[in-house]
Amino acid sequence: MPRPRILPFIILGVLNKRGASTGKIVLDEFQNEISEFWTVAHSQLYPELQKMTDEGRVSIVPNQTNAKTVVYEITSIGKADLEAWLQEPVTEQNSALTSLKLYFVQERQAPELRAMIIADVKLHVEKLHHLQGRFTDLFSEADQIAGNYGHYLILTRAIERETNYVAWANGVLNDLDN
Amino acid sequence: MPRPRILPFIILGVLNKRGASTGKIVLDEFQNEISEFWTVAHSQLYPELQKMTDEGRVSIVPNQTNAKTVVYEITSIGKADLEAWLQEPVTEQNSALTSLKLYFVQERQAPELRAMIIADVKLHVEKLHHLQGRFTDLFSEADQIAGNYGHYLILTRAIERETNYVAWANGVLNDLDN
DNA sequence: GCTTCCATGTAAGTAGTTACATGATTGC
DNA sequence: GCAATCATGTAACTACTTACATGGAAGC
Repeated sequence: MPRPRILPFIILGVLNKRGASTGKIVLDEFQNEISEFWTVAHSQLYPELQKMTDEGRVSIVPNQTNAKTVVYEITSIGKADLEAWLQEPVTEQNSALTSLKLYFVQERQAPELRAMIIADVKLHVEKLHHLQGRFTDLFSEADQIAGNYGHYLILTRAIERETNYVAWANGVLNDLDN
Repeated sequence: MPRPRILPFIILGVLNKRGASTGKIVLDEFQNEISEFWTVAHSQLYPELQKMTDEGRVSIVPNQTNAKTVVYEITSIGKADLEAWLQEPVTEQNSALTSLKLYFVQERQAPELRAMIIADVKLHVEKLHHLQGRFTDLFSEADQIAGNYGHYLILTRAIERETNYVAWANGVLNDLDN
């Protein structure tokens, strides 16, 4: 069983967001806007676009002005695929994708938005509790820190990061209510 | 030119930190302590340990008590490799490895610690400025947010995350001075 | 028209994942 | 001793990276 693919959905998301675009434009969107979460080499992108054309998820737009560039647009099949992907439930396995999915939600009123964030917050709260438990186990005595300072650092960092995330997400949820 | 390998160094780091260990113990360390930053499947770990044995970076400790488990320890060659890896300069390319490297620094007084954090903070500050610039470009007017709410969200999240990281790291640097 | 870029394409190699397999050990 | 578990091993497949290649476009 192959591992779940992500790249095709990101391509679909970009094409859906930007409308018909050349491969180069998609590539730039990767590099400029979502390189925090996802990167791709052009040598992976171009063949993927070809494959997705064969699959009917994108189509090539005839392009007279420039014989070299290829313009792609998302098809109705592709739109359905994208929509289904966005609505897959957030799990521990795929939680890292939430930021990426958020990026493709354009409307503040989108119904899936609240659910995605709530599910994600739940997971991060669980992780936070787990990390806090680890901290208590490992570093409740001051002298336990001395010989494991690096471990102490990354554990405090992880706790800080999760705390900050949860606070941010709760702020967003509050904002959505107004 | 192959891409830089990370797995062998993490294995070396774990063996250096924990002393002679079985493959399973190394695997557990991955899953329990650094799964935030790095994961590995056992099917990748065991062959790697064999390969590193051939390379002389780890050695097999004779084990009479259990014919099944294999105990490995880091060799002097492996220790030198690990030390060199930890001291490689932090760059934009490998900045994500800093947390991982920190984990393997055991002593608060370790000379490389300050330098690693300072270099990393510098990169994160640059990234923060870049993100703030993007925000100004894209969302200085309130109505620009409405139709790109997902993008707005992940950009504010990224800014928040970098701000939080820089604050945390500066706190650590302060702490190191006392 | 010549050169320099640039968008796209291709190939080879490494990394990582899932699934399956094996033989020792442990619990009863 | 038998069953179940567990540490290790192997195989097949996909993802990703680097390097190299090509032919049109654009600048002069």
